[in-house]
Amino acid sequence: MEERQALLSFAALSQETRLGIVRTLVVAGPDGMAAGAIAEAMAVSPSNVSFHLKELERAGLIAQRRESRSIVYSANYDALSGLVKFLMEDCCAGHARVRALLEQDDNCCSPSSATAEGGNV
Amino acid sequence: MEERQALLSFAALSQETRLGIVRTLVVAGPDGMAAGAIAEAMAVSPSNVSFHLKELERAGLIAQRRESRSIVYSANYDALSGLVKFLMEDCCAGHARVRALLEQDDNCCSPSSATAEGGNV
DNA sequence: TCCATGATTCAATAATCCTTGAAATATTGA
DNA sequence: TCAATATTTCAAGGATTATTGAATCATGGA
Repeated sequence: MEERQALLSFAALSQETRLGIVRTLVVAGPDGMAAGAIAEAMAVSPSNVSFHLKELERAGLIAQRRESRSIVYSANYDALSGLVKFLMEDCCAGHARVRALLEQDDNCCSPSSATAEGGNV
Repeated sequence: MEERQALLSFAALSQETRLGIVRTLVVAGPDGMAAGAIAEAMAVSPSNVSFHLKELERAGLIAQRRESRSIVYSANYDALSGLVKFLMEDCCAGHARVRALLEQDDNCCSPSSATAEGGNV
């Protein structure tokens, strides 16, 4: 993921309503949700949800498709995992310190490389 | 990490200069860098860097300490890994789809749980 | 104490973002 | 074609954020 894309994504996720939309769409799965349903779930006006959806799409975090009268939005899982990766690798420089802290209670990775590079905090 | 903290962190990282500062401080390590050195590295004015440093501190992403005449800033590795974790677990609902995509080229985790929960994309 | 250094705070301006409600667009069914 | 539904676009406002330069504060050395 390029920096420009990451900046847009961070900006998109820094707004309460938009973060809520992303969460809702991630849970909704690839089938997605119609704009109206999202507006209802978030308790915001149609025009307001439309504004935020456009912002999220501009950042590439969601995708839209028309389905009859509705416009259905769904999470872009590639973009989301790309952002996680950017945060870990580019932004945090794949830093041993961050990795180690992540592995502490994540216990998803082999613990061997955890404190190898620099445990001097 | 709480949502409020995550929102502040995303907002902090959504600005080019601030993202650059975080990157620089992560690379600099726990010893950190003086405000003036950061300003020089980022090529921005002292007052401007001060503004952005305060913003990053408000988000909890960096810490400051006085060292003689200088004020030295350093990355908060706990906060950074907390944000990565928030993005993966809270925001992306620890979703199988995101995990799977991360593991594809990360090959850091055991591949067993990758497509277990929902491989219907 | 006085001066130089390193940094922050302040005020003003410009730019961006969020919200609202009204108007416009696209789709479907009668 | 007409009306209803689903959504977007637009314009206006208020709020927040970014930048700049001048003024202020804190520290250390002469």
